[in-house]
Amino acid sequence: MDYRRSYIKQLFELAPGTEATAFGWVKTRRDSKGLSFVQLNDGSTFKDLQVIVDEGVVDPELLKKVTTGSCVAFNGVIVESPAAGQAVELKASSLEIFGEADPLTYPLQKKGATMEFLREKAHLRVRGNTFGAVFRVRNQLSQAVHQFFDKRGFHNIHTPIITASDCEGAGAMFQVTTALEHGADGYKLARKDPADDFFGKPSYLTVSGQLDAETLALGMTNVYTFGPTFRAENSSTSRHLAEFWMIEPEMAFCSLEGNMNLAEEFLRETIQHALDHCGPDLEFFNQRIEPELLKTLTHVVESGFERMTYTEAVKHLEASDENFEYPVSWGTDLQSEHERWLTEVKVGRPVILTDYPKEIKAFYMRLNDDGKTVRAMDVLAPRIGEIIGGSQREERLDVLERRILEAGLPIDAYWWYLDLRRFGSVPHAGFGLGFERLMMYVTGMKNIRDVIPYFRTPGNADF
RNA sequence: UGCCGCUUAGCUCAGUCGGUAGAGCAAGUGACUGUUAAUCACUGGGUCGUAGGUUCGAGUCCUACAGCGGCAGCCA
Repeated sequence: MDYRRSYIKQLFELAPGTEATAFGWVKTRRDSKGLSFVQLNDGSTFKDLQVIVDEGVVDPELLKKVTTGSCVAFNGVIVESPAAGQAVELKASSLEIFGEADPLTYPLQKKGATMEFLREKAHLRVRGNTFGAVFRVRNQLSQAVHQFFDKRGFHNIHTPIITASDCEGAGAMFQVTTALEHGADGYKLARKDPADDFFGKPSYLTVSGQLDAETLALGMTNVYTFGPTFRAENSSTSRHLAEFWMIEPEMAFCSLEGNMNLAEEFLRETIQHALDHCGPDLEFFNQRIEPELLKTLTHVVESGFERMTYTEAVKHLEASDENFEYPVSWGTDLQSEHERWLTEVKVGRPVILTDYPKEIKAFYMRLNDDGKTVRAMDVLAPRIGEIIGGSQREERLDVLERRILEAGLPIDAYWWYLDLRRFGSVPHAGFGLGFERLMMYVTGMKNIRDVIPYFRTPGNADF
């Protein structure tokens, strides 16, 4: 056995009459008088290979072991299919069983299961239509991300996953420590002083690579990170994970306008890549998961994003007849219901909001001349809400120092971040994009736990 | 973390007024010369989430806990 053999995807391309061997996992077997039909899939493509087993070709006792979930190989000949449903099929001449799957105990059945049930069987759900398609799209989108940035001369950089700077300010963090010992009677403090801990001070899993990415951008011009990110928020919603993958470009010599252009190009180009490379998978999502999917994806690729300032958005919201649960007024943060209304009702496509009040945004965002707003942007998309958050960064040392102090943050901890403004500072900008949010948008999947192989949420770290 | 909902067969769910449980699908067996979420017939399958409480009697009413889900906040 060797990895160099044909995938089922390739068998579909073979001319009728060609001898071939198909390896894969059985979706179903249907018996009829005189012949059996086996649906075989190896994850290489959405479509199953239909294998025809004429009566008497293989030992009936062996054929009985070809059940849903079993792993087998069929040797045979590719033939044109006499029935509708597939152009070609494999006419079997021999069968090898690699691993049986007892139908009495195999947890998955050939007919539909709920997403909630499949989450409990996350180690096996990839064998079904939905999750095979999800992870093929995930792969293609991941490739598209790197291609997108590579084409534009961005350098892929790897920022640390463990960080000792507790100054990132983007939500609750997971502490990394060797100061605790875990025994039968629970946790025990082995070292009391943080100075005695592994890194000599408190350390955490990263909540963002942005600050590190900024240091790389101020020297390599255009860079991006694409890696795991951790938030210890106790948030249990369909769009939050404790561990997720984030894409963070950072660009020197760049304003908020350039940042918006990149964000828009990014979404359009990666979605186009999925449309080009995941046709059958997206077709499936369109049929079974989200009926408007292909329409909206095509629409996004073809039309520009709407851009409006926070101030304009508040005016639109105040002028609408909608009965919002939370009132809107200038200076308050927009609620989910407001963001949804803007992108779904008011605009009907993705919208980029800019220039938020400084009080509701992070300290590092560049202060506008009005002294009240900052050069922030949020990209909102129908169905999923906020998909990108970014800003032009404050490059002026005195302004940045003032904003750190105003925010009540420990200015000493930012010595290296402030050094960027002391030595060779330049206007720069960047954004963060949750990869799983993009996945939700492209696949139409309703829950973020279903677009990552193994999800991490409060109370759940199985598999 | 707050609010709401759910928990009954392998899965998805019914279960009336409180009187010891039912369907579809799945699975097993058989039938059918081309099925494609195959079809048809038959068969087996249950400590009703856990622990208390009310009651002659609890799947059903009450309390607590657990798990899951939805929404909100936080954000990506």
